[in-house]
Amino acid sequence: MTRNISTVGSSTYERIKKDIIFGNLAPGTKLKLDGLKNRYAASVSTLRENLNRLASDGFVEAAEQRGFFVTPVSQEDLTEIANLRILLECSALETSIANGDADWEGNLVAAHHKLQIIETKMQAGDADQIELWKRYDWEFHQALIQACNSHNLLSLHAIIYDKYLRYQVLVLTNRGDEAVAEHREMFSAALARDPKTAVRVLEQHIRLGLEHTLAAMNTGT
Amino acid sequence: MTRNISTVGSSTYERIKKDIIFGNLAPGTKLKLDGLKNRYAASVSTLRENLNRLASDGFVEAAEQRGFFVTPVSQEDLTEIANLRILLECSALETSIANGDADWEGNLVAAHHKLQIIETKMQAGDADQIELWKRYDWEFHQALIQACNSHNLLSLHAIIYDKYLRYQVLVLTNRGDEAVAEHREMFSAALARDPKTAVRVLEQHIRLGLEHTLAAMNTGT
DNA sequence: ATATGCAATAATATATGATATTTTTACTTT
DNA sequence: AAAGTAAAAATATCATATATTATTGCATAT
Repeated sequence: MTRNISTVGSSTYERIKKDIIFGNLAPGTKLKLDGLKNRYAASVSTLRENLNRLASDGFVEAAEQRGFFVTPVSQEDLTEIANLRILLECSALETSIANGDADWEGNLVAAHHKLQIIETKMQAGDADQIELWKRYDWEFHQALIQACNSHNLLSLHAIIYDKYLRYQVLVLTNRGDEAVAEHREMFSAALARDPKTAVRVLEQHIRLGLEHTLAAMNTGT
Repeated sequence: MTRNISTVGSSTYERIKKDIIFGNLAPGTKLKLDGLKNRYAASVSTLRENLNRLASDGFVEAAEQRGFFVTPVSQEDLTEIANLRILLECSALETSIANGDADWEGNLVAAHHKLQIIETKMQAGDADQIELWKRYDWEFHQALIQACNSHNLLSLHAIIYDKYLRYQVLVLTNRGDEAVAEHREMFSAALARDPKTAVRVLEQHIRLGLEHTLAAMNTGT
């Protein structure tokens, strides 16, 4: 929600959140204050403040009188998250295509270009770029909907995207070529101001990703 | 998100939130820790925890190094909130009507009945029941979408509903008869398992409410 | 062995006071 | 009226203290 780069507390927030999304703090883990104190070099008060924020966002669960836990994962939860992402992102995409100006287009072209570069590398077998790929994927999807004219919608979407991302990281398998093609289709449709196609492809993009991840969760556990 | 009735801290959270929604803490107000300490009889640590949660929810704004403020209001923000409510609530309503079982129906009948009672009283001029009316309105709208099978969607909706409610309270004028009729229509359509009608009426219900509130904001300021 | 109950331990929730840093306010000078 | 500066207020962060609540381990009874 707020972009705080400076303050100590907010950087702790970002670090814990990142550790949850990228699985360094596994789902269900008990978050003992004492342990976190060492790990993040922050005081209990600061930690509790940030854990409360994360609890509001849904990355952490605050149990009555028993402290904090990393929010567990489940196939049902993932399905809910994916459906919410479809709902929010498709709606935003439609509006964004209708309203986007030259700035929006320029930003989108740049974002897609960067994503394409990294995707080409990964298709060539360069697998250790995942971290960077995730970032460019995010920037591309964000660029698409940036002109939707709703701060509220954008910030809800950002959180849902991150929750979805956690599941992707969890199973650590990518769909590869298919997804690359979908990105290109969305990109073209957006520039061509064809909301119908763009939204259709986006919905499929997420739905296929969901199925892919659900399948991977089944074999995994 | 979490339903904590017991703990001291969580009750503080609820109280501050309520004060913001019902205008006892006006939009834009600086929330000085020292002042809040007296008002809510809680320590700084506890207060900061809850202000952080409220900031995540969007009821409070956390300014870099300058403390907390009640989130300001604006016509643009209200429009965004209303559109989001339409998006979330209509989607949930459709699914809920498709999935609702006997429990869902029973609960819905009860909620509508209670709402009707209070609405009849208010139409007869009993204006000081507003607080109760708001509660029953919430319970009715919640009952409608309860069977949507998505905890994530329900909790997002709850927050958006509250943000919308703040604007309604802000202008303190109700649409009266019109809204009563819309409630009845939604209720019948839901029981008749007619999602199309239900969704259409709900969207109009919110859209008319938005226009009503926007108009009132114009004359007010 | 399994279950029950209780004491010991650990962890949380909350409060208080202390410090460094940053904002805001008030005052002085130009 | 504008600009600059000193004083006061407020925030962010931490360390520490206490009461309450959970958890664990062990002894006793079934």
